[in-house]
Amino acid sequence: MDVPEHTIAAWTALVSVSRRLLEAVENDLRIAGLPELSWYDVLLEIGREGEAGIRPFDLKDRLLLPQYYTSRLLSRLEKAGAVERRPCAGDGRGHVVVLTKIGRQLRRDMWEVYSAALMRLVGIKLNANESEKLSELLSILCEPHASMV
Amino acid sequence: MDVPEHTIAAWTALVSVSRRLLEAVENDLRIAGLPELSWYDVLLEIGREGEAGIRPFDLKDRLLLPQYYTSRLLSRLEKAGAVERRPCAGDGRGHVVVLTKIGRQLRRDMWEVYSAALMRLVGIKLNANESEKLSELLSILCEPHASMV
DNA sequence: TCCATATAGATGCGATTGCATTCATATAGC
DNA sequence: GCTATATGAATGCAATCGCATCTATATGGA
Repeated sequence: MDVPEHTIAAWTALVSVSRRLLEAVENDLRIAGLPELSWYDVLLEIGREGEAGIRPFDLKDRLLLPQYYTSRLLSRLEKAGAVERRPCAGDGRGHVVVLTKIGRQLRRDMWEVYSAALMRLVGIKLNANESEKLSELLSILCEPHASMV
Repeated sequence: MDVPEHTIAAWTALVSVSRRLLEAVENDLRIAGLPELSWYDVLLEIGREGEAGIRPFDLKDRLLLPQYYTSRLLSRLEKAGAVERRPCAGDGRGHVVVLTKIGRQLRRDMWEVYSAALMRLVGIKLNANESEKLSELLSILCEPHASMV
């Protein structure tokens, strides 16, 4: 298959830049003695539901994570005291996950480092127009392509 | 730290789109019974040096991979018969890695699947202008930021 | 009611990752 | 030549990933 130069260039840039930035963020978190980035999204998503909590299968659907990954990440969060698994009224198979005080604090601590990294790596480099243009171009890549009916 | 909306949007799009596309490519490779994407870059880079081969530390520098990762990936490639490690004339500490016939074939097989995925996921979605604009915006994120002298 | 199937979630196991360390050879300074 | 340090590369070990499977409860149909 013949792939045009500009496509390869865009793909390469996309993969390498996202990797580099992610590594930089993870590095900042590690230096600050904080857990890896994936914890943040989960803490945030769980926190959104407040006292009601969230079902693990909902969490995995929202964050597009594999089921086994979600299950084990929750175990680690639980072990760290950041979340609580409570039996689920109405469905004996599953449970509900709620953020603890420790979890809320951890989310705040992570955001301090995370947001600073975001500003340094993206915020001060792209102005509003550029950021929006980037978002727009990237969103095109998510659209399902026209089928060949 | 206060991060503007457009920065968060661009960052989120960058991370989620690159992840989604990478997963799609990896999935195609797996379905075709081929190894993971990281093998391709290494096979390509080694192949570039032809019979002369390449030193592992050069390989890691070019692909920005951790040393331990490179070492073990090469072991796996060797086990698969795709590369050969040869003693290095002039430096007894290291060696030189050369692509085998099997390795060259594997690279071709992977490219067939990889390139098709690239076209489907990127090639037919962004025209030349859009691809170039995307590359340009992403490249800004690589530039070292102005220091505050 | 009873069975077949579907869904929520956990887990065994082998492979991979990441950190730190180790081993071996090179190189510099004396 | 000899020691101290630097560099190339491998590896021990604990943690994590990915796949497939397993357990338990729910749900639909005969």
